[in-house]
Amino acid sequence: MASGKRVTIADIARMAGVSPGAVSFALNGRPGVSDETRQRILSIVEENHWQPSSAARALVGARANTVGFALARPARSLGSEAFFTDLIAGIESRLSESKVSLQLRLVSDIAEEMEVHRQWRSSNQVDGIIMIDPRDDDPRSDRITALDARAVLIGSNPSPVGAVPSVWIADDEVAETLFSYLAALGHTRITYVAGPDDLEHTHLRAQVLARMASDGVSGDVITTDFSPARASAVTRAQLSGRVRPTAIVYDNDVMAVAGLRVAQEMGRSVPRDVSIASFDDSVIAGLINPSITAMTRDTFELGERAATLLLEQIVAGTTLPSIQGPTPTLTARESTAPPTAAS
Amino acid sequence: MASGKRVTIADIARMAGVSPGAVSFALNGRPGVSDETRQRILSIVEENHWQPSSAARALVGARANTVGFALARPARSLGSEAFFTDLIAGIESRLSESKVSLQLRLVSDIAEEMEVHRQWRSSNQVDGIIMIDPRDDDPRSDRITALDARAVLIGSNPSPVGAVPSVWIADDEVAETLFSYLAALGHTRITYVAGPDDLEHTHLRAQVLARMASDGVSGDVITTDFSPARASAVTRAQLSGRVRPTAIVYDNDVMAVAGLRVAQEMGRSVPRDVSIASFDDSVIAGLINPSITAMTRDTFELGERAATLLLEQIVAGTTLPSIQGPTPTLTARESTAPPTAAS
DNA sequence: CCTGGCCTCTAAACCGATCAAGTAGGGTGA
DNA sequence: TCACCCTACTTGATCGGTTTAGAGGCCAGG
Repeated sequence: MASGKRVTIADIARMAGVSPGAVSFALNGRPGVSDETRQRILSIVEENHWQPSSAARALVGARANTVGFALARPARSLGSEAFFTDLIAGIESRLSESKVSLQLRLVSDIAEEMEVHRQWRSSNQVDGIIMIDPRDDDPRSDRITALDARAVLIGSNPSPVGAVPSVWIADDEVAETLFSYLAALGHTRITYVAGPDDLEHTHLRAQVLARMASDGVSGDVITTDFSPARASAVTRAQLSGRVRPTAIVYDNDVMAVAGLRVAQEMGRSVPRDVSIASFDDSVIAGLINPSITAMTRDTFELGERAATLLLEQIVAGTTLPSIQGPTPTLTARESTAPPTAAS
Repeated sequence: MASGKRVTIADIARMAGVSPGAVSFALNGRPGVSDETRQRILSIVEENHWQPSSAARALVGARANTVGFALARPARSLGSEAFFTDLIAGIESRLSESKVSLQLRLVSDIAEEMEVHRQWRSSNQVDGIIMIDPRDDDPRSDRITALDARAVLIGSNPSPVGAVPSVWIADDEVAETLFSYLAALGHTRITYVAGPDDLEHTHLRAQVLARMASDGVSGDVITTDFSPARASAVTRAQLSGRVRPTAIVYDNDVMAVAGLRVAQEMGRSVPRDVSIASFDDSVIAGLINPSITAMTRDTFELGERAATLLLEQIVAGTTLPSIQGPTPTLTARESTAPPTAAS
């Protein structure tokens, strides 16, 4: 009871007058002990606050009850900060139901991420791995297969069979929803201020915009590093051009706020002179003046679903098919309106 | 090289023609092997990509090379989201220099947080623990002492000797800086929209404001749950009162943005009719229109310092004294100005 | 030539769980 | 009465490291 040395299975066994093996059977619900003995052992375990040693379990190859999430961060490919926090919260909330904990690691690039995966795997530290932010020609999936690890990828597409399954947001639908809404409002010149070129969703969204040419919408795609400084510069250039967009769509809320400010500084009224929207919502997007139209996604639930798929795979011991994540919805706010004839 | 079974110390020993014990000595830089043998062993280790099994190490009570951070989140006591992300990034960046990883766990309350601490400690999963958000009468410090664990507390005060040392931000100085600035601009009626009552820094900041009564500044403190909805309501009430504040200071940037919007909706111009400031800075605070005056703190560095103190304690095996964190500085922006005579 | 001490290395116990193989004791059928 | 089976356990190997005690070999001092 008092502090001191840890209570081991051997201590429990001694108190119950049985062997350590019997205690192990009782704890893991395996046959080989009578119900009476099992109850006695379990109550002794309870009284003495016995906790399994995760190290010892990992050593014999049992579950670690931990999943790993290595995050290649400097690329800022996560978009806004709130996304990250909500995602983690969603993952954690599902994991903790199953008494599984999350091991989070920030790494500088994909190479380091894969190195971390190898370490985790080789010392049985994690039962599964969460990955995010798929690239064109992503090397991670093959590596995971080589390690024979369970994993999920949070992405924009269902993975090909055999690869690491994904929880995917239909990014083309998302783009379709937002761009169509703007088109329906009457916008014909739309600029999309995107993220880096090597992210999957950048392409998907750009393609959707390109397809709308047939509806008489001319689109312009400009890639950035997600920084507000770039967003400001791009916005300034767009609003100074000879042919100006009537609507600008940003990949995340921080860039949208930066763009909004530039528009206001240049004397353009939002949404009268130019409409502004974001592919990423946040508390702030709804609070500023004017509030910003955005695609709202339930990031928390996305995390939950990813965790669920991963846990199911761990239990099943196999790779399961990809599943779709929660579909983002359009939250129309004050920053969008039909273009005025003058503009 | 190929996948398959893991390379163990026994494999290395066989290849080097020595015993496993000798390999262990060589790897850990302990005396007992000749330099020649040590070199030979190390190069074999290198060639064969041997990696220590953290499970096996933990089992014998060696370093886990992991530190734990359990976060009681629902109270939203972390303030804005960016704070959290930056802090983690700072911690991680220092830890990864020492090849230490961070185990992050989100929990629902302090009781669960302490339970997690116990588990971590009892199975040697972590070498140290990071805590944040000190309460009045915090039970965690005693528990950590009972567990004989190394820990740091990120807080507003140097800890009493014997307790868990802290990396502290001088919150009274921070409050002094911001309130004095407003007073110097000529504000005499300042409202402070604070966080929950049981957080240490709420008191500290409120006390500073109270002391300014001697300088002819009348202060009003209103506690909230950090939600933007409460911030809006409070702001609306304040700006509708008979005696209206000339400046409103919020505990974080989200609340400040909410307050700003309410002021604008009520037809008050910021900063002409009322000044607004925040105790917490963020990218957004600098981007919106008008940009918001805030206390900028180097959260990344705060995380780094906390990690450094923790690592030093782990190496030393003892508790070290508290250290001061980076001092926040005032970033004056557009949302503050001298009050106009009319207001 | 013997003793002692140092250096380098080996052997074996140990950490705390899991699990396959083995055993004691009671019951059953022929 | 004996063979046999079943239940309810125990024994001991195992995972991959660390660590202590001790074994040889070599050299110096007396």
